[in-house]
Amino acid sequence: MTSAASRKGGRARDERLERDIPEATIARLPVYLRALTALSERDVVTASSEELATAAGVNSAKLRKDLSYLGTYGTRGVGYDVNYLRYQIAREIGLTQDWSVVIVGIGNLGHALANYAGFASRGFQVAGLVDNDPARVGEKVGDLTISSFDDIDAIVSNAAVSIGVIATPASAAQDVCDRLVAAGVSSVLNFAPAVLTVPDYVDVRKVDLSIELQILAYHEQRKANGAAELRASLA
Amino acid sequence: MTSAASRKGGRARDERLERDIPEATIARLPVYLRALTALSERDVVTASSEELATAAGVNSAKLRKDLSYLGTYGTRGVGYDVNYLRYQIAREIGLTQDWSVVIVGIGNLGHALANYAGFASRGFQVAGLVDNDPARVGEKVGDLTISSFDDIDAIVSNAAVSIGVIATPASAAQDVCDRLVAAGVSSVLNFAPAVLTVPDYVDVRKVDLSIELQILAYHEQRKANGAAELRASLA
DNA sequence: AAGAGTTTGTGAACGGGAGAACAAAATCGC
DNA sequence: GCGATTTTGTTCTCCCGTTCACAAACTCTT
Ligand SMILES: NC(=O)c1ccc[n+]([C@@H]2O[C@H](COP(=O)([O-])OP(=O)(O)OC[C@H]3O[C@@H](n4cnc5c(N)ncnc54)[C@H](O)[C@@H]3O)[C@@H](O)[C@H]2O)c1
Ligand SMILES: NC(=O)c1ccc[n+]([C@@H]2O[C@H](COP(=O)([O-])OP(=O)(O)OC[C@H]3O[C@@H](n4cnc5c(N)ncnc54)[C@H](O)[C@@H]3O)[C@@H](O)[C@H]2O)c1
Repeated sequence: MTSAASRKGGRARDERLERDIPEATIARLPVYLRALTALSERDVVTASSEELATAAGVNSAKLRKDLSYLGTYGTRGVGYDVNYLRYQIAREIGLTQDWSVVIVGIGNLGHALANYAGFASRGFQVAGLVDNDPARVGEKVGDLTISSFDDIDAIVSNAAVSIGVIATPASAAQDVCDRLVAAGVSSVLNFAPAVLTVPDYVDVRKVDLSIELQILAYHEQRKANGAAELRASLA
Repeated sequence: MTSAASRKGGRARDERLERDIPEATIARLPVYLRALTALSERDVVTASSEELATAAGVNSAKLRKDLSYLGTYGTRGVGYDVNYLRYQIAREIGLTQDWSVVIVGIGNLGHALANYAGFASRGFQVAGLVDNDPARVGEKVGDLTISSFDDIDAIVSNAAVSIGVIATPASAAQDVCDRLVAAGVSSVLNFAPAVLTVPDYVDVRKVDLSIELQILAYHEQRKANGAAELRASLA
């Protein structure tokens, strides 16, 4: 990205906007944001990288390096101004604007998501709930009413939805995803245990409960084996 | 781990058991397993690394390397025997045995989890549902009845629970986690947006919806900026 | 039995991220 | 104003994971 610099009269940019930030850093920024919000609510004005890092559960060197990608928002010998840094991270992530979200598949999980207060509080507005089961259409969930899957295009364009959440069975996930993309959604959060294929410009993230459990199971098994071997070697 | 080899009479181990498998590989094994299960259900007997990789949404070289950590289960010129490989991966992850799970916090999300069929079908048995709200205790969810939080020790020891799932508000998460660990749980899956501190031997994994959304928002913003810059440069 | 064709398993090169360590920059005490 | 102290921003090194590329190993055909 050199467009700003290449534009006529573009002055040297000491701001670090649109420097490409490592994926790993981006994934941690929300954690920092949460820690900062917690500090702010306790009326803490300033925090050192050490304190922040502890609150976020990371190494302080890593935190400082992460923040350095955004700009130099700290003060040496002092630390970071909590509210200022919080704003800067929020701006970087794109949380100074609201994002509209549509949830597809209002079953067990979809209901929980639809009722989840943590969406709105972080700037994500649920603009629509969609299900293809005619028996479900019309049901009220919180403030919203479940719409037919056919209304998806209207919902996406009316509310400028850019993020779609898939909470349907795995068998329907790819179809649903295709429809979402066709409707104009360019980011997808997938709860179904399925591999989604999308065009390049679409981002997909998945949340997969059973993968997480299986990873834990692997480590449990190792611990159990280790303990068994230890007992055997002591015998 | 050299205990087996160092044990008296331990013969040379051509099996690759307890070779330490990279974390990144472990996280993908469940995906391969799912792909293999799908193939098996379609009565596919053999699959090449290329086919498997496509089904799992990864690069075939990566898949082969991942599988090579487990052993040499493929046949050159042919591919992998679907059922055989499936069994080997399941064994490696620890899915040849069942795992007992306790869910803490049966609110919106906890209900969805408790009703989730995907647990049992993958060898994870819900051994108990726990909530500290007296009004909730006694309520039936599926086959199970919600127990008081005080029963946690009994549940964990009776059912040999090793995995705890936290679905309480963030403010309660650390307390709940401490209680779980004290009761004997050594793996935790945390849905609450909170950083958990645990002893070394305890594994924690987190599922954080709002982090996922914020990561998507960041990329959405970048796409939007990119498009805006493109328009500006064309003007 | 040998050659052509496939596909695995892995060595090697590469890239990105983690952490240690330190110079630079700010504050504070006097 | 200046030295002591604190804490950031960044450089450097190391490690892990990804990908390429190819020899080895297997099947199939003739
Ligand atoms: N329930 C959980 O706790 C949980 C946990 C992890 C993952 N998941 C996954 O989330 C997904 C949903 O789980 P659930 O328990 O809510 O299932 P569910 O069966 O209760 O709900 C699925 C909903 O999707 C709707 N649906 C089906 N096909 C559709 C389509 N083509 N278009 C629109 N809507 C459609 C159904 O009508 C239903 O309402 C599944 O893929 C599941 O594996 C669920
Ligand atoms: N609902 C969602 O879709 C969703 C999505 C992502 C994350 N989360 C997170 O999951 C957690 C639960 O969300 P929810 O919507 O189900 O909330 P909820 O308020 O509906 O449920 C929380 C439950 O935990 C119980 N609880 C509170 N303190 C407890 C304690 N000390 N011991 C045992 N039980 C306790 C409450 O009685 C309640 O039943 C929250 O941290 C939330 O941020 C929820």
